[in-house]
Amino acid sequence: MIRMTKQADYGIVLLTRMAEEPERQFTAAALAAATRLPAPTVSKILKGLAREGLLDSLRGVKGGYSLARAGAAISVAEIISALDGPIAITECIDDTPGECIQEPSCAVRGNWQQINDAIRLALEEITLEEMTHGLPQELVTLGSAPAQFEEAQFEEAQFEDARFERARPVEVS
Amino acid sequence: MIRMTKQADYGIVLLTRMAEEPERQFTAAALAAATRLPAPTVSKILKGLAREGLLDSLRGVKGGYSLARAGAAISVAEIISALDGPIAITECIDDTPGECIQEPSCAVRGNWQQINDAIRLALEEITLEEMTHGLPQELVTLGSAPAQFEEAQFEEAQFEDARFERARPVEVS
DNA sequence: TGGAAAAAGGACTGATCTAGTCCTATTTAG
DNA sequence: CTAAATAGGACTAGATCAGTCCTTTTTCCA
Repeated sequence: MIRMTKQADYGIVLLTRMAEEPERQFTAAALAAATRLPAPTVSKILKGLAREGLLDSLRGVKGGYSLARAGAAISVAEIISALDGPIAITECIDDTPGECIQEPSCAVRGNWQQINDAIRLALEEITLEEMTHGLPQELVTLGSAPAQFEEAQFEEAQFEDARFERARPVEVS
Repeated sequence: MIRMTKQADYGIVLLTRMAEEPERQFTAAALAAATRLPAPTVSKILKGLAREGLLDSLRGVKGGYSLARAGAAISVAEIISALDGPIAITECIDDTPGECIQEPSCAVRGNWQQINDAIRLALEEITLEEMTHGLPQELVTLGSAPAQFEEAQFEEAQFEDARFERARPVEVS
């Protein structure tokens, strides 16, 4: 299979959640609660997204993260690249020369480039905004989920939506 | 990055080599020599491709592997699926239910499906035949490569082409 | 009929990479 | 000055993959 790392998977989940309230500033803890992903991991991913310019960050007591751009201007390809490095199905594509002994005479290289471009283009065409348009009616029916809201004092609890209950592992074959 | 395993990478290299002589039957050792990939690994991959129906195999002294279909009828997607399992960028796509706790209410699932389909379609459109059309003029100039043909008694030596000198590692981000 | 050559199948190991945690430093509001 | 937040990086355990090796089965041929 072609596999994507969980970092990228989680990153897309987190950004999708943020894109639902594009103006809002989220703390790492609030996002972890909203998505039910492990807080340290969420923190790590948000750091990475901020470093790559997809998120704006504010330090200090009233700090947090917010989208650096509108959801329509962020592609899935960008998110994956930011967290997992450049989109390159083979190392010889990943412009690290010297890896492949026969690089100058590698006839397959052009083909890999083609395959890689096809995948990259497909991912570039999917925007974060489109990711938020998923089954909105489901959101309503989710109200019937187990009402375990004892952590309701949490600022984030009202946004707790089970849609992100557990981010699924990540493979693309 | 989105990463493909070396198995799939090597598999594509091997099949591309075979597609250049579609009628020929290759032994695992001959293909390993032609592509300069480690023989046991080549053997392992060929077994897998035969098991999945992409190759026909013959046992015995005059045995070997040959393409089960014309190169134009084999897509890159098929090869990857055969060696690495179904093309699924996330586990929840890989129809193994129960993995994702919130599966029935996962709004992101539909989006992953979309992303996955985009990648799968891109890979299905590339045929093995197209892979063989890579830079044929390069083949000629390769004659100037180091003429270390002391293993020329090997049946395969005449086909030894440096194009496959070393299959590059494999990542798709 | 026996030996050699080849595929089939599976067990095993070492290395790599990832997920996840944790600790410390820095920033900033109040 | 303190608390809450991000920034950065070190570290560990687990999973996965690449690669090797061994045994069995099949088949040609002398």
